[in-house]
Amino acid sequence: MKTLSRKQREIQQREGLILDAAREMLLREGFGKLSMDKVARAVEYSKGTIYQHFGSKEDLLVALALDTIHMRNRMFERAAVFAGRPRERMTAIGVAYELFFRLNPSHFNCCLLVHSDAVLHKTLAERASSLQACEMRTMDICVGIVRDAIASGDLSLPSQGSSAQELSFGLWALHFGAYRLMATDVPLEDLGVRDGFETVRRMSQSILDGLDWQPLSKDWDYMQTAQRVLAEVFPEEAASLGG
Amino acid sequence: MKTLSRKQREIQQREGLILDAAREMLLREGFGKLSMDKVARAVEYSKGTIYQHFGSKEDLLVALALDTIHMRNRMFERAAVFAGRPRERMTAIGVAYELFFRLNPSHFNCCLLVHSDAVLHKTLAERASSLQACEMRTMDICVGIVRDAIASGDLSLPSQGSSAQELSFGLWALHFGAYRLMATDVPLEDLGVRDGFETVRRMSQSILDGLDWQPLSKDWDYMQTAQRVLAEVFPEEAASLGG
DNA sequence: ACCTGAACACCGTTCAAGT
DNA sequence: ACCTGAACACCGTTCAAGT
Repeated sequence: MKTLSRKQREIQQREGLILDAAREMLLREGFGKLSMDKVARAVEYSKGTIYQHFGSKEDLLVALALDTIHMRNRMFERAAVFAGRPRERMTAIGVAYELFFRLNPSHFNCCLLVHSDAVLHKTLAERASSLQACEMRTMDICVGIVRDAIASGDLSLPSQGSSAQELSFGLWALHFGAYRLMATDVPLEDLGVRDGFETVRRMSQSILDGLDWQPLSKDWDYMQTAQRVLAEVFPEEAASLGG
Repeated sequence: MKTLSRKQREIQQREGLILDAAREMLLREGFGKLSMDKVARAVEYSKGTIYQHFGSKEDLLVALALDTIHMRNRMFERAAVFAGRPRERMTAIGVAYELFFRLNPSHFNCCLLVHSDAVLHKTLAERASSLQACEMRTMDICVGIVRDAIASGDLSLPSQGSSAQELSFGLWALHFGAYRLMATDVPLEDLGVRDGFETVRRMSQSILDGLDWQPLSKDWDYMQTAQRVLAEVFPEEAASLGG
């Protein structure tokens, strides 16, 4: 561990400095305003030095997104071990995603940009594969819960139908799509949707009901499960939202 | 109708020229490569002239997206009058969305960009509200089908629960989110999802099953409904995909 | 009245010159 | 070996000068 030279440590520290400045700029001014010039000025290094750390603007972007996704995975991991039946644990994942989005709307947007266009092609190979590994980890957490549900007899997927991955992907798409739509200027109220979060929660439960994942929502109060998750797994996060 | 002067007609025609050039550039080179300079060069007018038609690059973008959304709405309208029970008609909307995305992946991406960032704020007010009206029209088409289902007794939503709008929003989010994820470089196969489209279709039906929208998918072959929709409503579109 | 293109302020990226 | 900042090629936007 102590194998880094003083210089190497300095460089590593500077990388953190750059990332912090970039993140701060992202949160404060939004996405279009993030520029390498301004990051360089903020950390008081030359642009050339920034480019020694990040091969391109896109690369810096992906580095920021990676941190965000790590945070999301840590929240998912905590939710996945919630003490309850598998369907309650999947509900906990939904709570975690909702909290993640509500606590970090700008970070969420950052993840969006990274996924599109030719961003990944302008990223250092190592960072790109690291990003993909993170996404697969996210998926694995959800798939694990589905598998537990099948093993415990609470759920049985049609043999040549939805796999555990496909169900996880469906839930992911629902949340991701809804939050994406909510993050924009489209006024949900004008479309007749009072509470987007509430809607996502209800639609998720409908998917699980439709697949006959026991216990069905008519036999179990998953709203109360969500409350328990907030209180037992994410007390701090819930407080910082409620306040 | 014949009230336009020769000059006005010329101007209108030029606007079409600009839009065509921009669209062509968008489809061929992707999004990052679209620039006002190159559009101006392509149509052989000066940049100043382009700015007489579109107040900003974002404005031009929204104009392109508007055309795309109009096309989507036309497809939705055709799907909504499919001859069948309400749930079949909602299935038809899903088929329409899938076709729309598969036939115009680049256009779909264009709609995405428009929805985010400060794009809408840099758009001429008239165009921005036109965009919103289109989105509301999309929603109305879906909501109408849900209402028909309720009226016919096939569906009954919990009185203080999901409204017709919220159900429509949920289905929209599922499709939108999944297609968004599929449009990026993330390799779905690596995540264990063989066919994203198939998954979306199945998850949509699960939502409707979970809400007890009759007839349930175990009592009705909605895959066959989808085939009928392709054959009866979108024969040309289906052919251009199948070929 | 309409169109032009030079001009401006910015941006991402590179690299010869410094220390 | 490391860092700098001038230089380059582009971009969105504006507007005085032309026709």
